[in-house]
Amino acid sequence: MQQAVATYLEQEQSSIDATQLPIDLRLSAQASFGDYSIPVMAWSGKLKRPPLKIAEAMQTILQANSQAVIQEITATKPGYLNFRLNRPVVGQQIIDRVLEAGADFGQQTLGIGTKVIVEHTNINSNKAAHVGHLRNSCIGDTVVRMLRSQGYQVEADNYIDDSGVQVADVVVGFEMLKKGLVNIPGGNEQQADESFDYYCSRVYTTVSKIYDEKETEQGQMTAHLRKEVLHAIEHGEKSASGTNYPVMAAELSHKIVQAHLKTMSRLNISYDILPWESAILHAGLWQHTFEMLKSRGLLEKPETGHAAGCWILPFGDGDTQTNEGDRSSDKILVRSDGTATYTAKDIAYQLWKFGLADQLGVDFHFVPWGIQYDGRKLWTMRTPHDPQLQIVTDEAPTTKFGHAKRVINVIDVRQSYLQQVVYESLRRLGYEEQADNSKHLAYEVVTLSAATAAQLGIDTSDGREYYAMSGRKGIEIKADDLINAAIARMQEVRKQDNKADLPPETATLLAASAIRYFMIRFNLQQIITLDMDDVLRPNGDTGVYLQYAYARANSILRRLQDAGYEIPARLEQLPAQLEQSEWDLLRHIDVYPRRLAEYTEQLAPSLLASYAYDLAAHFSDFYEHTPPMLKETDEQVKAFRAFLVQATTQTMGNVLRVLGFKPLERI
RNA sequence: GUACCCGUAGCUCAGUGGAUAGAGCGACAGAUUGCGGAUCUGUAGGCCGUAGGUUCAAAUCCUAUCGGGUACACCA
Repeated sequence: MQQAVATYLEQEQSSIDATQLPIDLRLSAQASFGDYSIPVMAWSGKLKRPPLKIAEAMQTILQANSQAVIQEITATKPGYLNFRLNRPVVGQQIIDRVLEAGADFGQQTLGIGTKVIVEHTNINSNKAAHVGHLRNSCIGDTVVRMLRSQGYQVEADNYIDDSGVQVADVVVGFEMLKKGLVNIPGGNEQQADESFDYYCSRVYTTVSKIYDEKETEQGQMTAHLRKEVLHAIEHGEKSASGTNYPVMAAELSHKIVQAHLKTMSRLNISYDILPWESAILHAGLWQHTFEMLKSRGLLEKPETGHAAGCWILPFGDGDTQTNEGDRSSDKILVRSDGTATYTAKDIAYQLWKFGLADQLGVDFHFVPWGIQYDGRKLWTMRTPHDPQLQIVTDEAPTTKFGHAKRVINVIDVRQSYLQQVVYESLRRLGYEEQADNSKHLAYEVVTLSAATAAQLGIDTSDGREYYAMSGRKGIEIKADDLINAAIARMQEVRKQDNKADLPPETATLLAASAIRYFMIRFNLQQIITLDMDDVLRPNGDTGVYLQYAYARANSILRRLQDAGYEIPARLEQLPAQLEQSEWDLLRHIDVYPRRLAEYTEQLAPSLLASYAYDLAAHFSDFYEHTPPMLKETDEQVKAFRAFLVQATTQTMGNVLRVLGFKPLERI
């Protein structure tokens, strides 16, 4: 093509440099134009010639040097150069390439040697996960898989915020229960059919409600207790009353984390390591970070004003008048009582991710937490003085975790400002490169549709289109409830068709596919309005549709085999004419590696979901518009289609695995 | 107040400056002598929030404006 451009410029005796003429090769907008097209309208101004004339001249030049893969070249208004490929020749190349690569079709080597940390899930360890957390973990896990497909060495971090206010609230709740100071709606004890995280959710919402009643005696007492608990947790001390709050908080967090991991495993989500906020505190990483920030003169401690007695990071232009009164974009890192805020600890954690904690002389020990459902070993952090280290036999080298080149934090968009504070802190500490390699992958929140909110008993009389969730207020759909509802829905569909129940494992995998797909199909800036009927739908643009298409393709191959048909060892030659649906499917298979690479680069799981849907739709189209292969009498056609279905199952299977589905060969 | 995000079919959403703006759901009408109907085909449905501008070309870029949301907490 570049040669042809040069020939053309010579022919026109133009002094223009060929590099100024963009060769924008793209798929044709319509099949009637061709397979690929290049618009040359942009060349018109530089060459001072009408675009159609340019296209026609290029057509003549290219035709003179045409290659076997190109069947036809045309020029059309207002100035497109169109190429129609020799479909049988190109189709054969595509199929050969896919089947030769097999499970590696789509895999790239670009990322080899680069370590990337993806932090996701990060649910406060004080309550059950809800559907908002699922958006986070589904995006995060898909990004992990996408990056791995490009060869990156990816570490999935599930950071546990076990020393913040939220955990303290539940500890407060248990303490008040023990003293008989509170009644929890639904029962003070954990119910027989209730998991621990659900129980804690009830305790948490009850305590939050009391805490909000600031004027009441109980409200003030709760606030006071919370402060005491928080302080005790941070410093690892028993309280004045003798209760060991740190141990209570740790036990609570561990049990909740187990529950979260179990929930996530139902969606095929696993992790490499659990970094604990408490470990960052107790190993002294925050203290060292704090000292470094102070010694570089980056912190201030105002004597007066709203932040009197706190250590703040100056950030912004001072106080501003807002609708809610005076606000300041300065960030408080250490509260007036000496405890660190979440952001403070997050700065320390971000340093650790890049291996910068080594320079501070802080080290962690890494020991196994357990083997996950998928066989992947999950590791956890321990501080150097942890007595349990003495009984550990399997310890990883300290360089196994952290020490990343790039860090991607999957966190909702409401925390953009705080993420900026973290990255800016790294920059001010002189870690420019690390700041540049820190990426906040921000996504919008999940809200509930009016219909779904009403089903939960929320007052929707104000007529709004959607309602925000709130874990504190208990306005939410819990993750496990959604998964259970999806499993039940898959079985209902079977019943409606008078078919036998699905094996439980199949129903679970279908439900997981439906939910994962729903959670990533929207672009990240879009608020998801979750509607129960919509998310559980088994047809149309859904994860179930993808699984169904994949199962059906596999079914065809099974039926061919059962009928005694042996697919030839080699695909000799394709039929002279391909059906449009066959060609569309082939072309879509062909672009998979490029699309996967592109979407990974953009960190855009929604685009990969869309690709997978289109692939399934093209297969369905092919399936519906070609006669059954079982009865095909033309051996050449039969062999080609058998190969085409094989290439489809291979590509579908590959993309479904990147999406975190377990592909179902039959449903 | 300042900053960021969203606004496209009745609903939920795609759309990377390029040819006639697409898909799913819903509505209506069809397809199973035939490999899995959780499928497919067709019909109806659009001043791409509004107004300017840049460009050969704008849903896409710029400016203004309207509507909705979020952040600027000693919560995270």
